[in-house]
This record gives sequence, C-alpha cells and structure tokens, in this order.
Amino acid sequence: MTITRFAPSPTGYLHVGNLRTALFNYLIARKAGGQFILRLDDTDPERSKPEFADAIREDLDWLGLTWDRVERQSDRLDRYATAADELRAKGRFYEAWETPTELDLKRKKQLNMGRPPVYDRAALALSDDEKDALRAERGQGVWRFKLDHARINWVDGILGETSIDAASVSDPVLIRQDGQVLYTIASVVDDTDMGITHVVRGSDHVTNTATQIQIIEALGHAAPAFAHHSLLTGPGGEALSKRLGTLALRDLRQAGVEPMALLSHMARLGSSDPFEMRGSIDDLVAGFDLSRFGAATTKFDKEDLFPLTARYLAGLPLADVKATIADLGVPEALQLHFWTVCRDNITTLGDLGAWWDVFSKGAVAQVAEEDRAFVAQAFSMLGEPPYDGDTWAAWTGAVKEATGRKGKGLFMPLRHAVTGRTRGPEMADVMPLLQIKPKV
RNA sequence: GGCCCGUUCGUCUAUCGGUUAGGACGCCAGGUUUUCAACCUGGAAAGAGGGGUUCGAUUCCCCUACGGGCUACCA
Repeated sequence: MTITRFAPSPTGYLHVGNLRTALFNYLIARKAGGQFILRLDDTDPERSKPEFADAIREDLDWLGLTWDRVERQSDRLDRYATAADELRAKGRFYEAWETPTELDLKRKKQLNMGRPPVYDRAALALSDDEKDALRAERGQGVWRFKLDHARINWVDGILGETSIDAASVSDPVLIRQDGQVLYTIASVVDDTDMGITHVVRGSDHVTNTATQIQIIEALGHAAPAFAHHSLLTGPGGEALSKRLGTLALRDLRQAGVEPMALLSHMARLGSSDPFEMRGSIDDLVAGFDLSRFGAATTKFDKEDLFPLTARYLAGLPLADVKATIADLGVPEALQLHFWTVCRDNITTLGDLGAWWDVFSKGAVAQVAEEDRAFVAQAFSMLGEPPYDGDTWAAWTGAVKEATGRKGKGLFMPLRHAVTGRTRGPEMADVMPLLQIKPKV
C-alpha cells in the first residue's frame, strides 16, 4: 500500500512552500488509495510550539487536505534511542567532542585552503584513553553516523538518476551533546516504522536524502522512493524565504483566496499540465502526475491566485455562500438574485460587501462635469423603488427619447452614477436590487 | 570555496537531432452584448552566451554567465 507523509515542524505557520510538499504527498496517497500521515517533527523542544501544531491542523482543515492519522516525534523518542543503539552495535556510530566553535574554526580553515568543509573525522582516530579523557573533561559527546565513502545513487521521482559522493558530506550528527535526537535519524526511523513508501520533499533535502539512504540501509531496511520537487522563488526569481512572511496560508485565507483556487494552482504550478480551475479535490487527485514536474525552480506569484479565485466563485451555487450573504444583511428574497448578479463581478467573497452597500445604501459617484445635467435629468425621470427587470430598459428608453443620448454615452454615465463604478453586472439585473432611489 | 540542481513566449511548460518550436494563464485586437465584465474568434510573444559533435542542434558534450539549494549539536 502507498503511504506518504507530510512532516512539518511546528515552529511556524504553514506557507505556500510547505503546501506544495503537503499537497504532492496527499495527492499521491489519495490517487493510489493509500494513506496520508500528518507527522509533527517536533524534536527541537526550543523551537516547537503547540500553538503552531494547532495552526498546521487548522490550515490543512481549511484546505480540505485530510490525514489518516497524526504522529508526533516527541512521542517516539524511545524508538530513536533503540535505533541509535543499533547503529552503535553495527559500528556506524561514533562519539565526537569538538565544540561548535572548534568545528566552525575547522571549516573556515578548510575553506581557506580551498578544501571542502567536511568534518575531518578526527574523533575516529581517538584512542580509548583519549576518549576517556575527553569524556571526563567535556562530558558526553555528540554521536555521528559514519558514512560509507562511496557514491550514493537513487532514482529520484522528479530529478531522475541522482548521485552524491558521500565523501563530500560530513558524517551527520544524529544525537546532540545534550542527548537530543536530531531530525536526520528521527525521520528515517519514522519512515521505516510507519511503512512510508514515497517521500516527496523539497530539493533542499537532496543531501539529507543521500545520507539518510545510508542510515536506512545500515538499519537493515530498504529506502522508500524519493522525489525532490523544485523550490519556489518569488516573481522576480528571488529566494522565496525572503518573502515567506507574507505567504503564510493564513494570510492568503485572510486575503480572500479560496482553498480550491490555491489547491488548483499549487497542484499544477511547475508541471506541464495546463492551469485550470478544478471544482474539487477529487478532480485534482485524478489528474495529478508527479512525473510532469520539472527540476527547475518555479516562480510563485501570489497575484495569480486571485483570477483563479474569481473563476471559482463564479461557478458556485448560492447554497455554498448563503451564510456569507445572509451575514451581509441581504434579505432572503433577494439572495439568489444578488448572488447570481454579483458572482461574475467579484474577485473574492470580501467584495460582496461593497456591492451590497451600493445596492442598499446607494453609491457615491463622482459624476463628470459634462454629464451632471444629463444624470440629474435622467434621475428625475426615475420612479421610486422597488424596481424590476424591466425598469432599466423602460427608464433608459425614456431618457434616450428626452435627451437624444444613445449607446455608450447614454449607458456609461448612468451605470457610473448608479453604481459608482464603470464595471459591474448587467444594469437590467442591478435595478431590482436597489433598495433606495439613486441620488446624484 | 566544495557538492547537487537548473536556464524555451511576461508566467508554468511541451519537444526524448530534422517541427511553421506546441499548449495553458496573462496580454492585445476584433466579434457579440443598445455600456463594462463574461463569452467567442484571432494575434503578438521564447530556446542565456560561446565552443564543439553532426549532413543537421532547443535537443548530445564542454566552457562561461546567471539563478536556486546544501555545506548546523535546525528541520
């Protein structure tokens, strides 16, 4: 069975970059009829916060990305300890005592000599006496995984044949000096324990994947299928991390972006499939194909979400937005007509309020000087509400007769004077919604 | 500096050596609607640069430039 996971660390709010990873894993699981696990990678006690874990669940709920179960790494610490013992027993684990400052110094020295900044494995050469001395002096050390210095190969679901020379990577620290287990091992233990079959993550993890493949194999397991999607950049090609602040899912929600618009966009962006609005998550699942994604970085522009949102809303029946419209104070009898008339003329649901204000309170229009007399005359020829579907034709017909104006010169000033805008719904449909007679 | 990855219309991309370099979104124009939008039709718009290989390179190889990622006792 296909089992995937989305493994955010609860150290902040989910943003569009995270969503891409979550969505890919979700779609793969759902398409295969498998399972999708939400795993909270909270091994870092200083940065992980329960409120962020709650926020992550909220955001996924909003999007409708359902998970089959939740796992917390903080609940599984004993499993990681067992795995560490196993690595120790197999001679793939060694203790080292360099301080962060010393390591930093070593790296700088290597860089200056034009050598790769890879841990020199000095701890491996320590004699037992030397280790005892260091332990006595500095206490417990960190535990590093001893990489096998060979090329690590895998067939990546997006990158294709991929290989990294293990010698170009430092032996990863898996357990900190304070005993804290690190992500690198927690993740592989979870993936194997939970039977994860496909791991899709950002390409910022490719080096991790190489070392994790060796750890998985050292633990006696087979590696899952890995795929690394490209990272998103801003519209100008700049690293997205610089503007992630404004791209949190909750900010997009606040801005009125509809979940299906966001999902439709993210499920296609970076792929060769055409952009199109999908009506439901199920439609997204059916059309999803990871192999259609390229390895090149992908530009993400928040603004692209709004046309999609508008299109999504234009296709919604009243039932889906009834609550919002009722909250605005639109009378029951007018709701269907109001929605039908407005849905093609809004970008987000938030725009509805402004339209209802126009209809219920009247518009404030800045009538052009040359149209003032005309508009005043026209308004004097209009009766009191309620108006019906024929009001507009009858009224403008009479105005045309009286003033000799026609076409754009006739309609645009009136549209503008009545609604305060030069764009909007069919005027014949607008008239029945007006609650008060328009004023100049 | 080292190691990965990348660079085709404004944007997302197709093309597995020979194409009028295709599609989608956006944009522009025309049509339609007695107005705008919507809709329909049409249009403009692209292979980073330089070397090779080849009868022939967007496609294969090398170099350069540019961009992204990693290079933590974060994830």
